[in-house]
Amino acid sequence: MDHYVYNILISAYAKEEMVGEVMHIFTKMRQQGLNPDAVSYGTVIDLLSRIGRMDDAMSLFNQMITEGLAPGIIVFNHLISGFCTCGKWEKVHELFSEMLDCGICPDTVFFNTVMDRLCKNGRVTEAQDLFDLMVHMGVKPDVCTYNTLMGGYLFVGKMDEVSKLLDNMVSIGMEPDVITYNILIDGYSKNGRIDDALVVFREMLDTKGKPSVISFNIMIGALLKCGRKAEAKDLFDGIWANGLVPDIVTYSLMIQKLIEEGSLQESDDLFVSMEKNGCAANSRMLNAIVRSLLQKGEVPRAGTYLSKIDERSFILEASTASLLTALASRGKGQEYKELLPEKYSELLIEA
DNA sequence: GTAGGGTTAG
Repeated sequence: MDHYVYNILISAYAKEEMVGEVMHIFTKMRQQGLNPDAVSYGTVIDLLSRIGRMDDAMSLFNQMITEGLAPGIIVFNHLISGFCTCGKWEKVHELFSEMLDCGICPDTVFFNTVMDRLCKNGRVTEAQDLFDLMVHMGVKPDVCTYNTLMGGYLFVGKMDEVSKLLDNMVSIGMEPDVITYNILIDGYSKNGRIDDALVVFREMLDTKGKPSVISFNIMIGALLKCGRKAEAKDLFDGIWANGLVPDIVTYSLMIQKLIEEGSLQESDDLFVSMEKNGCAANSRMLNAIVRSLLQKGEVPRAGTYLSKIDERSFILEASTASLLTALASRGKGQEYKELLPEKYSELLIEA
């Protein structure tokens, strides 16, 4: 086995966030007399940064330098991304200086990464400053850059800036992509402009190339949220005609709505047809279903879905568990005990 | 021949 094979393995496990496996392979390659190369290090550092283990990521960074490997822009970007996500901005500045000292210039991905984290924290003004800086430095913004910045302006409701950026991007010959439209649809909806969102969505259907299932999910979710269920249902039914299939988010949205309005048989049927269509429920979805059912007081039905969480060895999320505990504190613990899987009876013991 | 950034559920 050579580096290539090990790196493919590491990256496959890293994608699934299987940290134990990744570290095992990383150690094993060394035992086989093959020292990890810059790509091996880069992949592991990316994984550790993504899951917030910045101390471990930094150890590996220092270790690779000790071993005479020079970290490139990609490794710096992974670390910077991790520190941005956990809000350690002083570390971001530190690494940025270190990067410059090493003679490495920030690239488009660097700017996009930092701008995105700023935007998600509502700091769009600083993101705009970085945008101006990157242009000044001659680093070319790409579609991602524009999408990120538009998302930032949408997040804080600065709609006129969004239109300006859209015009600007078109005027320099840059084509908005599916994600641009998805960001616009989502942003318009969340700013109470759902009919503008619908206009963009319909343009996508008619002229501007294909929506993705995510476009449908965003539009369906927005319509359901403001009580326009019939239109949402029409979109749901139209997914297949666009050569797409609903995914777990689509089904989650529709099923949750059915539970909310009390159409429990229909929601069960949709769940069954979802899994028959090869879309398996995940932990997040099952937890959400259980919570909705408990909130509607549908305890036996909640029990059915709780069993599925068990069977599949998923985790009962804290918010789900606390709803069960709330049943007990309302004095209903004893009454519901027989209706729920045995495993959960301790949550129903009255305090 | 391998590693990075932007969109949807809460």
